[in-house]
Amino acid sequence: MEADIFKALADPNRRAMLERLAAGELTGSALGQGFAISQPAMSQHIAVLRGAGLITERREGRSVHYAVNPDGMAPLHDWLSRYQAFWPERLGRLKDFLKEMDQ
Amino acid sequence: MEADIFKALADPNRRAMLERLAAGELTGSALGQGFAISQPAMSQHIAVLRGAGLITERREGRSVHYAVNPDGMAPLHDWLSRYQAFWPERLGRLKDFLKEMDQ
DNA sequence: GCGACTCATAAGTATTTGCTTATGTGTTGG
DNA sequence: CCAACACATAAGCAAATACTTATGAGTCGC
Repeated sequence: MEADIFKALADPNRRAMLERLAAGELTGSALGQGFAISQPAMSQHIAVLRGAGLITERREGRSVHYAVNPDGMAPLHDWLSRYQAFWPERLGRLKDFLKEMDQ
Repeated sequence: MEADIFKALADPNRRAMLERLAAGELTGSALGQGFAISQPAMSQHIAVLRGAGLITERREGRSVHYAVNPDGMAPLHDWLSRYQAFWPERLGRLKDFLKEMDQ
């Protein structure tokens, strides 16, 4: 699962797609606007993002609305937090802050 | 650069290498222990991690000591922060906390 | 100096990945 | 109905990737 996320994010087109979705949900064809790849290629990228749990889909008639999955990046964040100890002081303090909030 | 980081982290062996380095710096041969791949393969993975700025190297005699680069993950963290708005409330508040600290 | 050691590089190969065109499945409007 | 639309799936292909063995380049102990 974690591996799926890293693999999904390794592709620049998929990251760009996520960024567009970050501005709000879009249908497949709307999302495809501005990308110089075919519709099937978009569909395949969407399948990868969905498989990684990064986006959700909502069927509406003959179109599908895609949106960023709020919890999708959580595993990535958790993974990244293991390296906070190496970050500069400023970011290191975040960890303590999180712990406080958990209590 | 950001792309290099995602690509570097897409490989499970490289992530495992980083995790081992997170416990402390290691020489190339020490890092290779426990991996079922050849020495050149390790060396190539190291080159990728170094190219992405995720690790640093320190020559000492005929061995090289590798360590996690403290600032290496910062671009990943910055990228991830763009999606904080989608995270659960608890994490969303982190953004505000960061802004406070910047003042 | 020489052989052993540590790591990097070269070259070749099998697998994976991202793309294409072609086609399938379901939906909508006339 | 049926033609246009929205998206998914199939199949094939070129490029990228991760690995291998062989070898190179520098360092150490004797």
